[in-house]
Amino acid sequence: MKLSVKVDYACRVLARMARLHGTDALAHIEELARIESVPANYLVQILTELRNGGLITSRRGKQGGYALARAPQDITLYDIVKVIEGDLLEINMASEGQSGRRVSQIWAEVRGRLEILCKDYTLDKFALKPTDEMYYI
Amino acid sequence: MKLSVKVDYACRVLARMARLHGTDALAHIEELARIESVPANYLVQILTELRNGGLITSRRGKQGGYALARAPQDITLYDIVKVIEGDLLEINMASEGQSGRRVSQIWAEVRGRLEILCKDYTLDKFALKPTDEMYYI
DNA sequence: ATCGACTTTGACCGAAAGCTTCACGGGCGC
DNA sequence: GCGCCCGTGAAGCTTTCGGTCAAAGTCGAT
Repeated sequence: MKLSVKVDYACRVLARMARLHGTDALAHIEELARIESVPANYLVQILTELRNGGLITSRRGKQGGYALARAPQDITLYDIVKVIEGDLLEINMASEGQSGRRVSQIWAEVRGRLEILCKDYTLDKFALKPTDEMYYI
Repeated sequence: MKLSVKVDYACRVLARMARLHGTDALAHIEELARIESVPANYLVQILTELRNGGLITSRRGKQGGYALARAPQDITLYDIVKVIEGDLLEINMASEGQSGRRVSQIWAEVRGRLEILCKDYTLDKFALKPTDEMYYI
């Protein structure tokens, strides 16, 4: 159960774009790739998925670029993972074996609680500088 | 971020063994494989890992078999994942790019909360029949 | 002692997923 | 029309995962 690099990239890039929110500046692929250390060619695909997922908007041509589709405080970690990975904690359906159903049920409950947890983390929190003042609630 | 089949198998098998806890019966590989629909040859590896992780004990020879190393209520979902996967929610260290550190920090916090959450699910809960009386807390 | 059942270990392999790169098509502003 | 930047799809490489196989080690029963 490891966090994919793709999600990591997406979070970093969105964090960068969150800082640009409010201004009318657009983010450019090359710039994002350089600042956040993401392979540009890979980033294109990620941005496309984020756009199809409704998290960002794009504009083509000269003076084109990317921007958040809505305010940073309206975009959660849950949204990001949902768009990129499709599912937080994908569970093996089928539920085979004598204990299959019960195990699936428990994991589904864990997923539910994890989703609620992830919805607490909005994108504006990503724009802040790292602190060690963060504790578990 | 999908739950591996391996963890699923481990949970199912441990659930089965939890039901045997208290009796002096031992679980056998072929029996476990059949009842929980896990490939026997694969199950061998999983049981070995669980034993090395201290969750179960084994006894060789005729009338050998496997049993839980401690009471079901002392084995949590967290323990299982830790032994099998090594880490709940493995995070990409390195923290590259301008937002890398901050993103890593947030995910680390999510992991911490997820760990706490998983420690609530003990193995004795796995032995119960599936119910729909379970709600999120 | 020896036989047989079971565990233990390690090597191996095919398939799938993940990460990355390349090449080319398409819209927008000047 | 030209340059710039986004858009799309496909192909390659690497790693992980799920599963198999073979051979050796261990112990209990007889």
